[in-house]
Amino acid sequence: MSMGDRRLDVLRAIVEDYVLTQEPVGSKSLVSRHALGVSSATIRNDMAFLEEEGYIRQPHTSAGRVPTNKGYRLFVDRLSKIKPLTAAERRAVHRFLDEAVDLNDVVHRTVRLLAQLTRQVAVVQYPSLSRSSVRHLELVRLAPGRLMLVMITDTGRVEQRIVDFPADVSDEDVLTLRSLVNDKLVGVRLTETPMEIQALVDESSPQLRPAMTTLSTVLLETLVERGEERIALAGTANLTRHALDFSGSLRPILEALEEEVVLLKLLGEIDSGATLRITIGEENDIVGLDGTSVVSTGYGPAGSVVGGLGVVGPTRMDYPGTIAAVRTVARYVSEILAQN
Amino acid sequence: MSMGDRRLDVLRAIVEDYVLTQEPVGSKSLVSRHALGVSSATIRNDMAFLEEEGYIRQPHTSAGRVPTNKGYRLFVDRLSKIKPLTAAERRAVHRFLDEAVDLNDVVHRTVRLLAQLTRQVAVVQYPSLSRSSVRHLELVRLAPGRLMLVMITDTGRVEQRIVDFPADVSDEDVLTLRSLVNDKLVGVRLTETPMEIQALVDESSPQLRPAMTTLSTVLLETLVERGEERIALAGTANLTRHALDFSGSLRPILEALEEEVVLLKLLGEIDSGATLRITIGEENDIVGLDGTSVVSTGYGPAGSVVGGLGVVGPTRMDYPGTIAAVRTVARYVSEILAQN
DNA sequence: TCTGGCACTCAAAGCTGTCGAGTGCCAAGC
DNA sequence: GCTTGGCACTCGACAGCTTTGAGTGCCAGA
Repeated sequence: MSMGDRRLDVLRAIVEDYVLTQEPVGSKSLVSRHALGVSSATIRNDMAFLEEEGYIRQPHTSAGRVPTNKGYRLFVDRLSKIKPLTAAERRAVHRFLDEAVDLNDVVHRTVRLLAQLTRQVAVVQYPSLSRSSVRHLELVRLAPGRLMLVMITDTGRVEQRIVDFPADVSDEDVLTLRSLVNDKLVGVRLTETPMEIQALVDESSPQLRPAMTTLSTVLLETLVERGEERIALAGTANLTRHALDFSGSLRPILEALEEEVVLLKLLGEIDSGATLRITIGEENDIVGLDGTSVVSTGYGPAGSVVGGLGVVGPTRMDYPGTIAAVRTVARYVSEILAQN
Repeated sequence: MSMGDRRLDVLRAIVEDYVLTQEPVGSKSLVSRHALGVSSATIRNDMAFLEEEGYIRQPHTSAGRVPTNKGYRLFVDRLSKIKPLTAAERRAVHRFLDEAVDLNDVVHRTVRLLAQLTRQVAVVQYPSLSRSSVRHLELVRLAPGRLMLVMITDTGRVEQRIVDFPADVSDEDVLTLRSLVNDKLVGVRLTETPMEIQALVDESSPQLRPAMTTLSTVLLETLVERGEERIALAGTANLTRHALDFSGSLRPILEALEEEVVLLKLLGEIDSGATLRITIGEENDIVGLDGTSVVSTGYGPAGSVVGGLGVVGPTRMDYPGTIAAVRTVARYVSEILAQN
């Protein structure tokens, strides 16, 4: 006996009903809500089969069936129908994001929008420095021997860092340093700056050498080693909607969401491109985050990928709706970034 | 019959026990845990009095007593004994904050530290722009007719904004604009920039007038109107420790904590100075945040106040411990800011 | 003013029985 | 050979009941 079409239909119906009602679904109610064309007894047989194959399970005898992670996986891979955003929703996306005035604003608005659309927790990574290149470096003198280094990237990020020099640096030297580093580094991918920075030190005049050495150390630290990824988060209040799904306690989830490293891992490897990624339950192997699914994708101007964004929710989530929202928002954010 | 010393002792004991055990405290257990020198019957009389005066109440007949907000108020105002941080905790504060490399880092570390020390939700406001003055303004050309304006304040904040000009601006003009705005605005309190900005426009040469007008609009918008306050938050997971206190649902609290405006209101008016503020229950009149108390204070270098920081928790919180933590952290952050 | 004693109250916890949604299995039907 | 209606069975949820025990208020006596 094999997996016929009807059985797939049954699985789809189970997932859809369960996501909607949050209650185990039984054979009778399934028949009454979906035009499956067969009786509940037949459905029961199908359900027995699906259970044997590991797609659904019974929380306890004499309860309805609930999809397993394997069941959700099959659902998202083969069964779910695309559920595009309504026109009103799409208009809202555009209107809301169009008002953004700078990168911070874009990210901030995006994450809130995503949380609102999906009624779940939204996560947006700022454009990754490793995916950006230098657009401008600025040195501002704060005090004798102390400068502030400001870096602007092509993705719109602005990073700053205080640099303490062993000896004072004259205004003139500041100007020289600035033009030297700008000449050398502007347009360079951040991942490729280390050798350029080394060259800067090597080529600098004996007089400027000490200052340039200090500066280069900080440049390396800030731009490369520190791997400064930033993340915005919104919609944690939505977790309470599904408190029951999380075996009662939100603690582990809230804790995980406060860890930048965990969030980055959740969003997944940027390198996997602009494709949409879905992890279900333990597929993300983060303790405390079994029981959650993640729908994420990359975004970036003109087909490139500079960062990730996504949604975190209970495994029992409305996958088609979430997928549509994530995809639409990512696309539009990419467009906006392309304009800048 | 009046409020004698013993009755105050009884109230103090009730608050302390309740905070510790999270359960209504009865006369017997009170006598057994504290050396009050009288019998439980006497305590019962005292409790009856305290209840009549509104300091404590019974959740239901035949249950122990629980402090009311009025009771907590009396406790924090007159009864609580200072409970300084342990030496180890103080060392941890210093060590952890000393490693910060810039303002973002300071704020980030502070908020996490505070959350960890108090095991509650911590909130830290970035130095308020309205309390800062301009240290440097930078104009960077991104594209024809499009500049990025970067502002650095004396408090270490760096704000940026994209400016679109109707016509292109030559490199030379960019330099002129930059020195004009810097000459006029550096050192000026942000609250006082509007007239200076107006003067800039009035005094500018006919040739530069259009560009300067555009620039001044954005300056006004960014620096003044937008009132760009930033806030860092940490420790939301700690809310789950007290889920029961919040009538079961964390929703309203999580929602409130996502609203910047609400957080700012919670931290209180900066103008009230560096004194420690405590609001108990409905004293902060924010819907959904009755049931929470806030301990907050201002911070800033050299006795000034540039921002606020604090802790949000259930009314039934360890006030003495929280107060000590907030005060210590605020002091040390202020010191660090003074160094920069 | 304090104390011990006593009757009273009531939430929490445990126990029982009923209800009903859901199941598996089977013999009959298409 | 799949599908179907029927039937006995299971078991969580719920409501109602009792018991338990911590806690109270009041009172008479020290």
